[in-house]
Amino acid sequence: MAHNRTAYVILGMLSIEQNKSGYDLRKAIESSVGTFWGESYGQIYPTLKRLAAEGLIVPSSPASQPRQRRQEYALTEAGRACLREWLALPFHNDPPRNEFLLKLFFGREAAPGVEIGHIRELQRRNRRMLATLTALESAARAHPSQSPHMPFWMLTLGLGTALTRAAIEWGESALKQLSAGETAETQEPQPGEANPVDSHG
Amino acid sequence: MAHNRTAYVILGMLSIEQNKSGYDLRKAIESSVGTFWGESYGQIYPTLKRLAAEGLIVPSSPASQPRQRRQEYALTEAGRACLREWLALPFHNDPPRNEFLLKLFFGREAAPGVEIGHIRELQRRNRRMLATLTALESAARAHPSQSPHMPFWMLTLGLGTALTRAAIEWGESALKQLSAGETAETQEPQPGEANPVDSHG
DNA sequence: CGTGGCATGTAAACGGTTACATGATTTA
DNA sequence: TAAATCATGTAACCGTTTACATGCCACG
Repeated sequence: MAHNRTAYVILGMLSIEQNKSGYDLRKAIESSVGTFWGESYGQIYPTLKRLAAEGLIVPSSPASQPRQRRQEYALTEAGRACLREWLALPFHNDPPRNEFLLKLFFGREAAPGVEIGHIRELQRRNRRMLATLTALESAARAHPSQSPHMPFWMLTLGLGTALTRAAIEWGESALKQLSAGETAETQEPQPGEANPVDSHG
Repeated sequence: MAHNRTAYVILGMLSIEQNKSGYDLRKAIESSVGTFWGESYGQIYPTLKRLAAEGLIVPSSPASQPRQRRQEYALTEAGRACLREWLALPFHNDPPRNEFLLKLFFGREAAPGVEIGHIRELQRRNRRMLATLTALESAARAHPSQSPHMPFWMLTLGLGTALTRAAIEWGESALKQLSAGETAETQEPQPGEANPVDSHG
């Protein structure tokens, strides 16, 4: 009765829209929760089998006779109950692993310019992320479906944009600090005092 | 020549302070990069052996004769070079997996109050995190060592606090929205229009 | 008819955590 | 001398990714 989290993404996705194949599910996951959750086929297909064996989902419609052509699944009541149960359980953050921050932490050991490069790269990724998120947000606002899912979806988008914006702001200030520090270091040993954090115009 | 990331945390930690045992390393990791990186003994001890076999670190001092008593290690020049190389490589964010957001995304299926509970729990964790980070920050400012590591360490702290603060702000507004939505839902079907996002005091 | 994309699946490897076993040292 | 904790290590397991194999189908 213990399930890995892949099982719950699948149940959740099927709770939103029935009759999806493994292929569909992967696409759906990627395009909806893709910014904060990922799944691979190697995880999805075996899990589908298991969920079906346990009766939490059932094979539905086009299991067309030829040896192999898209098998769709639908959520059963047992599956829905299982999903609800899991939703009510306290969430669990998996052990933190931020390679960017790790490299920044050891920045003293890096060649000059390396960390600045990393931060610039982070800025690029975050700006792309922000573009993605705001695109989703405005798309949602554009044709305002009255889907009961919307409030929750907008909240997830909201946290995403808030975090990304905060990271970008930090990046700007960090770049200023590091550039200042680097030129100062190569020019003069040290003045009596330094307080580089106050102009972020 | 391929290393897992555990190897680099170890090299990094030894680049900051030599002569650490596996036990020391774990404590050091926990108390310095612990908020964004974790390691377990099961990963540390085998990696130490491997790094020593490859000459990136060397056993140093107290390998006292009795069968087993703390074995310390020190970084070699080869080890330092290896660390530098890795630092210069582009960082790689591992696949996103945020269980909180996943549960929030499927919130429509959850019993009433469940998501509010999750957000409150998130707020608790984030406030604790913020306390930890600001404590570290003020401790650093208190006795301002001129360690060349400090600028980088402060930057990592800065991103942590920025992200945490942003998350907390989001949480406050999210709680208001959800509470409003929930009471509205149980009282009247729907008014002509709703624009719940503009007062976040 | 051939190519490219749709679709399903599996085997192997990997990185990592957990739980456990063991003993040495400190302290009360 | 008993309890706590310092310290090292290993075996088993787990979830996940990667790479690969396969075959169907639509389109040019």
